[in-house]
Amino acid sequence: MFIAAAESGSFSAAGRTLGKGQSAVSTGIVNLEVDLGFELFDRTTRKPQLTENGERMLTYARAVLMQVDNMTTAADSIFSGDETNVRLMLDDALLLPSLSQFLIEFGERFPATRIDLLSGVSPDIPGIVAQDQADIGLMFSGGSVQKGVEQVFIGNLPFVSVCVPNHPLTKLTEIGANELLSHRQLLLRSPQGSVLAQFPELSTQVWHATSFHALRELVMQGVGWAYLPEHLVSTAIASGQLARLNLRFEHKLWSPPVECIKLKHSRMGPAVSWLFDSIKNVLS
Amino acid sequence: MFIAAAESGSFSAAGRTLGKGQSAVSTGIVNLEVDLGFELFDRTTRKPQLTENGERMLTYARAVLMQVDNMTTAADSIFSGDETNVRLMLDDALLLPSLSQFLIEFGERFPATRIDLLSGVSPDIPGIVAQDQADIGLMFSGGSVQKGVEQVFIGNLPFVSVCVPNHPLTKLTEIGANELLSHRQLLLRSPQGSVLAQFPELSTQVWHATSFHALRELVMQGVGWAYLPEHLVSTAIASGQLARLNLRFEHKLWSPPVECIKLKHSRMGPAVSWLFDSIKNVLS
DNA sequence: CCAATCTATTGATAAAAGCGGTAGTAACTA
DNA sequence: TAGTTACTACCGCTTTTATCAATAGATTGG
Repeated sequence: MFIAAAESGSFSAAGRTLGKGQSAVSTGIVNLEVDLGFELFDRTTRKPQLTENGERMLTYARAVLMQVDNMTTAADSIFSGDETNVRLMLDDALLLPSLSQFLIEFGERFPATRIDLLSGVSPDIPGIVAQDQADIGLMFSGGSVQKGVEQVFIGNLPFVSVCVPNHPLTKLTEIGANELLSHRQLLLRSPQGSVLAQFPELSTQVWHATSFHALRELVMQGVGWAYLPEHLVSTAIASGQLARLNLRFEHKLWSPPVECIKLKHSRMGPAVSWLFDSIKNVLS
Repeated sequence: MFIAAAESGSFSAAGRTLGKGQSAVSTGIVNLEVDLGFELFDRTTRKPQLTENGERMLTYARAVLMQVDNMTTAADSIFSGDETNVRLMLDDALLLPSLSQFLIEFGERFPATRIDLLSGVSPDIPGIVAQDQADIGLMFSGGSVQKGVEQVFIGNLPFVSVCVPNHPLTKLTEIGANELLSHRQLLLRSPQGSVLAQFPELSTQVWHATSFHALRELVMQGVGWAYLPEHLVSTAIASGQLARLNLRFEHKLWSPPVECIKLKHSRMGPAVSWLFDSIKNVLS
């Protein structure tokens, strides 16, 4: 009532918006003033005017109402069966800006559902999902197909080849396999040591790291060149910290397929369903 | 009731702490559960056990209650006549860590009172306070005494002379006035251009800046040496970014007196009174 | 000066909150 | 195993609160 009266500027109007009579608002405000010990409105004018103290209390009242609102929306969310939390496991390289946007939207749609974001390398993810340690997996497609896991192809993640701007390779106008051979390539591998089939070696000198972020740091230090997801290096390229290589041969290879997975036959709650469907659009 | 029941683990105990009967708590919780649409407590055991959903709602309920608590404490504060805001003007160099502590304590004692922190140079402050544009002033004592303003001496702020570690002055074991003469001194002056009496020139080459922070930056860039408040340079000295000069002569000069001022005969509310009294201890 | 639109107040009424008591049940104790 | 204790749910009754409709007085704008 206090907030409605302050916003409409009149007790009668507040009553109308609240579906109550004018007298209810009037007595309500008076009672609140008695409780607080000071006047909220100045009644000397036709329309009640917030006093300075009323102005101060209004912000507190709004804060209370906002918390109550949070509570009821959370209750609605719980009532409609939203999960307590959703466990999303993804390859480090797939935390795209568009995915973050989906997660923000998720937070608004499912205010009472927490997200656990697990990161790892692609080959590990199907196993984690199969063991029900994550609800959804997002990863680069590997050769193997895990049993009991449902896979959905959602697109290709564009990769680019990069090195530091003063690297010898940047001097060439066109680069073929021969040129690459003689310069150090930085390549991803799994923490267990296995090399990933999606990312073939093209140089005689290959160093490995277990995350794309680590690879990017090494490239930026001038250690070598690498194929990296475009979104991880686009700002560095724009600011001149990295340079893109002009490759001659087939590019399609370097937009590896990405897929989204979940446990087959699992009963999905509304939150997991929404997230699973949304993630399908993360590359489009 | 929900929170009390969750914390005590029993509806009866909750009723006792709330000064209500057991039946009131029981029906209250049931009504809440009906409103929310799901059960908060599992009643199969002797003592009601929070369900998972109840656990989730409890955090929201606590948040609501906390906001209500904020509102009522603010109301109490307003009721007991606390000011809407307190305007504290101080010399940039006097924002000491101990002052920040007092301000934090102020925020707890007077939750509904805002603080406006105005910064300026010492000579301007008496005028601002005299014109009632600030409630309290904290500054280095100047020669002139402003009419209608009450001054309280509260202590001396220790100053030290500093320069960069590789400065020629650091090579000397003891420095007298003659040595200082030939090196550039960085000195404070007011924005209006007047030199401040408290900080005398000791070198033939003097550059000025209008804030101690600017002076410190210049010293750290190796522009010259300066007398600066100890608390502004103590961490830089400890980390080796600045070096302290070993002066031979009188040091007392370099702990300028600090005073706290307010308008004479002004009716002070509880917040201004408390802050004025607290600030007196800022240098002890 | 009038019409419209406020607010405060009053008496009546419906809704709610709460109390005391009771019955049924789970956990503990001897 | 039986008795005791402490707990919850439910019921009827009472008190308190919330709200309304109606009314009187006040302010504003044309």
